Amino acid sequence: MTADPALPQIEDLLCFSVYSAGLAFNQLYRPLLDDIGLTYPQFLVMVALWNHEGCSVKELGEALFLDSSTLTPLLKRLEAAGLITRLRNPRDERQVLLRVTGKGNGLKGKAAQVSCAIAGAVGISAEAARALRTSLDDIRDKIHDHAE
Amino acid sequence: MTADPALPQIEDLLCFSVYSAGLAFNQLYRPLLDDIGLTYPQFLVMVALWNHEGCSVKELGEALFLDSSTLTPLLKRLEAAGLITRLRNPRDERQVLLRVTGKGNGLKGKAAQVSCAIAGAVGISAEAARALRTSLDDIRDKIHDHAE
DNA sequence: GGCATATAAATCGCGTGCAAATTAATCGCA
DNA sequence: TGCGATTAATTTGCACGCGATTTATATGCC
Repeated sequence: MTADPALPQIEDLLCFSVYSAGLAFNQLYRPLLDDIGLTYPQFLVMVALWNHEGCSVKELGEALFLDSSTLTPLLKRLEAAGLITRLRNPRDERQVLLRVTGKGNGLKGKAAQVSCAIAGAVGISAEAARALRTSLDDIRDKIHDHAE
Repeated sequence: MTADPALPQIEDLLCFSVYSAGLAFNQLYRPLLDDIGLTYPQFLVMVALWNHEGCSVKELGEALFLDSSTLTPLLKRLEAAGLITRLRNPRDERQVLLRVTGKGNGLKGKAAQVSCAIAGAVGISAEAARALRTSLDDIRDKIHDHAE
C-alpha cells in the first residue's frame, strides 16, 4: 500500500486537477456550443474579439496565450462561417486585423446564455470563483515568468 | 469602457483561468519531459500506470477521465517506445491489460525529478496546492455529476 | 538608398481529445 | 442452449496546441 515516496499519485498532482477540470469544462461547453456552431476554443476567441474589436492575430494570441499557428486555422474557420473578417492592416501589411461581422455579433446573446448556464452547472459562488481565478492566474503568470 | 453587462470579459471566466493554466502547465512540462521522451499526457498515463499496475484501458480511462479513443493510440506509442505492454485479458478477451516494462519503470526516478522541478517552478505551498486541488476536483466532479 | 535584422502570419508535422461508428467478446434471460 | 443486449477496445474524422520552418513586410543602421 505504501507507494514510492518520490513518486506522486496522479490525484496528488496539481497539474492533473487543472488538466481534468479543463477537460470537464470542455465537455460541459460542447453540447451547449454545438447549438450555435462553435467549439470551446472558438467561443473563447469570440468572447475575446467582442472585447478587442479590430485587434491583430498577435494581440489576440497575447490575450488568450495562444500562438498564431493555433489561431490562424481557427480564425479561418470562423471567417468561413461568416462570423469574422480577416484583413491585412494597410498601415502594416504584416498584421491581420480581426473584426466581428453582424452575424458574429448576433451570437452575443446566446453566448451570454451559455455562460450563465455554465456558471449554474459549476454552482460555486461568484466570490469563490474569483478567488479560484486569482490563484490559477497567479500560477499561470508564475509559470510564464519562469520561462522568461 | 462599460461592456455589455451580459457578456463577460475573457479574464472573468473561470473556465478561461483553468484553460490557460492548463496550457501553461503543458508548456512547463514539455521541455522537461522531452528529455525522457514523453509528452505531458503520456507522463500522466505513466504516473497512473505506476500506481495501477495491470489495469485495463477502461480503468485507466476512469482514473484520467479520458476515453479509450484517446488512450488507444497513446498507449500504442508507449508500447512502441518499449515502456509498457498491452495484452488481452485471458479471462475476458474484450479487455486489454496494461503493464509497465522494466524500461518503463526505469523512468520513475527522472519522472519524480520532473515533478519536483514543476513544484518548484509553480512555487506555492503544499497547503495552498492541496486547497486548490480540492476546489478544482470539486468543480470537475460537479460537472461530471451534472452530465449524469 | 541598400541590406541585415526583426517581426507577423502562415504552413507543416505530430500528438492529443472526443463523437460516432465498428468489431469482438461476454452477459442475460427465456 | 441460443440469441439479443451490453461491454471493451479500436478505428475514423475533425479541431485544437505547439515546435519548427517559411514567407512577407517593416525597421534600423550605415
